[in-house]
Amino acid sequence: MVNNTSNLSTSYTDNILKFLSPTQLDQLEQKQYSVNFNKGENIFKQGAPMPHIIVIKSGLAKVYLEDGTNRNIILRIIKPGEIIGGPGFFTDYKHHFTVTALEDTVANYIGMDDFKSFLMNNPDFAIELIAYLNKAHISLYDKFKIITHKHMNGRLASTLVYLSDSIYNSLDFETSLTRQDIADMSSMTKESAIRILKDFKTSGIIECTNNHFLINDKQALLSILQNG
Amino acid sequence: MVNNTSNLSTSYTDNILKFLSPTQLDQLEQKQYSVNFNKGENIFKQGAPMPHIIVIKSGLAKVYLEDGTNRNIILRIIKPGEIIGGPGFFTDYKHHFTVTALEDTVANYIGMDDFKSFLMNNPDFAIELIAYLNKAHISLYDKFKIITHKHMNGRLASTLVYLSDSIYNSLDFETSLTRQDIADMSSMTKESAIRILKDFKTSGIIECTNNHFLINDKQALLSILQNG
DNA sequence: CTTTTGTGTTGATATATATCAATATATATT
DNA sequence: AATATATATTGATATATATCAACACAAAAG
Repeated sequence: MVNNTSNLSTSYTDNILKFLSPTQLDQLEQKQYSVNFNKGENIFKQGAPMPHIIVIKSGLAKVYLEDGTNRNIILRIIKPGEIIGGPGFFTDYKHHFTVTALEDTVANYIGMDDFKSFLMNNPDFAIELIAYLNKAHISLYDKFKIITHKHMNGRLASTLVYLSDSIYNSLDFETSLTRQDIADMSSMTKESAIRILKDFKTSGIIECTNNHFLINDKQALLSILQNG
Repeated sequence: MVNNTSNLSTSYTDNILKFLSPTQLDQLEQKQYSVNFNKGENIFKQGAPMPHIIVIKSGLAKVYLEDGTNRNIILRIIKPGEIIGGPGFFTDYKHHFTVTALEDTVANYIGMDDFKSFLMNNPDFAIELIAYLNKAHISLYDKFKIITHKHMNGRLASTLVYLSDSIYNSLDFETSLTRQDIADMSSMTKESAIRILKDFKTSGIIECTNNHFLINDKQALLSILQNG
């Protein structure tokens, strides 16, 4: 028997740039530049070359896998302060997922060469990056378990707990995610997601109208996640 | 539209220890020790502390996630030469998957402190490790796409291609994997796996009796992977 | 050599989930 | 305000897949 309480999409990092030396942070300040994205715009596309590491300064974005079908797999939501590199660095230097702004978003760009030099010259930073990658890896394993062995109710409960705990930090939140997005986070169709939201509503576990969500009975959600 | 031809479980690495300096390799030689495992024995268990990095010297092993149900998720098969660390290092120093010998297997143990000192003193090795972790990450993304958006035929085809291409390097192989293992690699029940194997057999795509597999029409498998 | 135990196989059935189609509601545009 | 467009909702139906049960076969144990 094994631990089994993790979320479908855990927020697995704060900004690891805090592990840079003061000199490196100075260097970063001078060289990075920022770009504004409107709601709905792609910040970068899966398959495209990856000449930069990006840090979200404000706004909110979704990270998802495209696989040629019309359905996407949303891996996680990124909040301000988070770095987005992706597994492309030191491998093929391509993006392996697409990132789209859910709200108006400001992103800072860090050149790949700068980033690499930080790594080479600062072993502690390298170790923190490895730790960061490993945490991302662990959260993927958790997602795997939930997606392959949990039914829809459990998967949707997991998404709601993730949004509440890791993104909005409240039981009561307005979201810019569509029902389709919530479905893409939970590996189901939007019709199924809507039906389950309705069930949760009827049972009194949550309230939701349009973009407003209120979790009345978090314990019930956790129990559905656990058993469903 | 995005690339979509990857395997369900890609072998994503050769031994990254070759990037150690000669001195470090010497040091490693002297300090590492090896252990024999019989077929069926656990090499390590998910949740257990991780005081060592392990390298498989001979034999074959399966890496899988346990999630409290009686079904497992086989992530990949490990061949001789491959390192097994797992995402525990620099995080919680626990194993996040279980590894079990499929055949009699010899494993070498490398102390965590030694491994860490290699990293701190050899930036190139650190970068190779990051590359290795990223490749593992990419292969997990691929597995995600297949599991969430492919039907059973495609998932089983993917497993067969993986075994042929990445593990046995032949269209014709004897395997120590059970039908249950093949099912666990393909995210389905063993009954479903058996039925699909039978379908593939009837269509002339493969031959299989007991532990012997022969892929007659690899193109057909690839096409099922792509479209099914 | 027989018994036991694990693995493989097949069929019948139940269930979870997707698909399709119709309608409602909200958001954007003119 | 009126129209167009995207998103949300609901119901009916089809389909993929799991579950259950029975049996066959092979490997291991006595």
